[in-house]
Amino acid sequence: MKRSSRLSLALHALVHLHKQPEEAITSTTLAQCLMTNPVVVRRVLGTLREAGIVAASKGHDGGWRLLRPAAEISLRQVYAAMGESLLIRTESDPGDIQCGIVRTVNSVMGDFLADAEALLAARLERVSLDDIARQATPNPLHPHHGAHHHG
Amino acid sequence: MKRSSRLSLALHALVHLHKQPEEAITSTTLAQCLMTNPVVVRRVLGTLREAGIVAASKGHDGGWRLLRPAAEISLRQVYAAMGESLLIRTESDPGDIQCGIVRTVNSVMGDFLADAEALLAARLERVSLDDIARQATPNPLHPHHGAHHHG
DNA sequence: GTTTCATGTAACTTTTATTGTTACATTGCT
DNA sequence: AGCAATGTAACAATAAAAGTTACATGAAAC
Repeated sequence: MKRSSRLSLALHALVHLHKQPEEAITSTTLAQCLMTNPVVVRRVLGTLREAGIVAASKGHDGGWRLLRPAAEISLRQVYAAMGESLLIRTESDPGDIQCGIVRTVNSVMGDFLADAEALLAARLERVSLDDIARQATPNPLHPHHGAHHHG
Repeated sequence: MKRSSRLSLALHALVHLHKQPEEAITSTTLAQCLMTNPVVVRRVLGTLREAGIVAASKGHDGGWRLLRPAAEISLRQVYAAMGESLLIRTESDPGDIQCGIVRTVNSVMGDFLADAEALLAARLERVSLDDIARQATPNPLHPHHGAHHHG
């Protein structure tokens, strides 16, 4: 896996969990689907566990399960849980504070990014895990790939 | 400078150019203001030159100038010129294509990010370089830091 | 109770992207 | 000619993310 955000990974894993609600799925199995390492899976799902989205059980037949129905899990919750920003963090250089222009640019950029972040979150709220899962089921070979419903 | 996006750097430089329209400013001078290297400045302003936003002149009294009035330079233009995305690029792993879920997740994420990108661009369109410069001028020591006009 | 299978987590290595730096060719002005 | 600037290539340093190894912990099966 190269440089893809943990958010996609989390969503992918969650859809798998949703599609197989009968039994818990192990990190190793998920890692094969996601083409990554079991430890990476645990890291990602671990943060989702802290957010109350999934639960892990140890021992025999242990593994991961969803804690809530997929229709009640919004992408926003997953997004928030991951603590990730879809936006690039444009750190302000500490040495520049002497220059008023830097402060202004940083301030404008910061305000803008905060606004944008809220906007993105509002949009993510409208998509649920179930929405994604339903898109994945019907035609796995001919995805529409256009105009979905999140606009 | 650590890990800040080239966009902030570009804006900072542009404001400086705007505030000193009389004479061209050299990469070295700008580098001191931006606390970075002259070559980095050239790299950043070079892309803005290709976009027709600034011009560089060589030789004596050479340096950088704005090509258009600051009121006609929108942050969107700068943003587009930099070819940067404010959004994190969540690359889809090439090996995952066999799994329908990955395709769906990637598709949903891709659509979402494209939408979001357009949304951000639309907002950036409404802020001009002059807007930023005017905010920087009046009170360099007591920036309001809240509720600006870009919402 | 011991074995087995799973998570939880720490520590380290590898990889990738960005930035910083050096060096030098090119161009324009005096 | 000579200076002063950009333009650009090549390389080093830095930082962030992901991959990996190793092992402790806990729960179920035998």
